[in-house]
Amino acid sequence: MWSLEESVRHLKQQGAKITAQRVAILRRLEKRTDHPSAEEIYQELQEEFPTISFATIYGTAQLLERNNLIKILTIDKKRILLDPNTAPHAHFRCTRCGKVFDVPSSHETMAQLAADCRYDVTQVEIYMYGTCDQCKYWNMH
Amino acid sequence: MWSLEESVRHLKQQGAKITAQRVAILRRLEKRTDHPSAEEIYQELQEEFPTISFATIYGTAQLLERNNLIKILTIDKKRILLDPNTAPHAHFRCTRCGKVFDVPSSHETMAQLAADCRYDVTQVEIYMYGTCDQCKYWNMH
DNA sequence: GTTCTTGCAAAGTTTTTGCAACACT
DNA sequence: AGTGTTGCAAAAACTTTGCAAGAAC
Repeated sequence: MWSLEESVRHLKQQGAKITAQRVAILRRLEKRTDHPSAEEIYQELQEEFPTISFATIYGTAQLLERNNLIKILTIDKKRILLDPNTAPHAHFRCTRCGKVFDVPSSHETMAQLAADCRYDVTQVEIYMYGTCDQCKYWNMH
Repeated sequence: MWSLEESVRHLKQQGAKITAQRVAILRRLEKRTDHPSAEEIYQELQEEFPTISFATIYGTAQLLERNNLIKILTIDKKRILLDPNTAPHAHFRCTRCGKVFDVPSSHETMAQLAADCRYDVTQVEIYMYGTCDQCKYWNMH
């Protein structure tokens, strides 16, 4: 997982400008284990950046994805989710409450999937769906 | 892979009504190996059903998914795609041309992923991204 | 000074919803 | 007859775009 300094260095090296907005977004993503939507990032930055726009959030998300600093997940039909953890792992989404969880999945398994594919694979996403512990509990009681 | 008769029988048994529109959609999906979007189904049915609406397409897609007759893929960030093949397999999407291909992936591999997951998994989707043969060719020439 | 980025507003897309008319069983 | 479905239009939701003003280098 990258640190703020690393990511800034990387972006700078690619010719991107380091703006206060980008740093703020990076800071929000740094060391985070959940999977915020654009809306969530927008809300969280309201205090610090009352005028920040979705154009900036989405634009920055794409910049970060191009630079392999985040992944953009499509596990949710309604919106994209940002994942600051670019190390290989799977995801689970509860179809009842919508929460998304990381699922440790071996690097080898994911590499094998790519190797067994007859196309040139640059990215593998594993999405699993079902009911989370909490929702299972509510269902039973 | 289901046949039209099987799917109709199944839907009937679940209390769903068999309308001409539903049959037309099922017929379009039957024995199909690509992954049409709602828009594509809509266009293809224009001749047969000039007044069919997206409400019907989307509603039927959800009905079919609930009854395990299709899967709704989120491999494309912009739109959902319908997959009439509910047998376990992975998907590959070319990030250059956008085409989506089936990738044979062992039933065991996918079952293992679900088994290794600490949550109750009812569905596993594997999405891979990269460049397809044709686009690779154009890139080189 | 040049080039890139931001924020705004508007537009673009896809998907959903409410409801009266209609069709299936 | 009763209940579920359709089509329409409008709305909702998410994401992108154009562009002038501003910030980074």
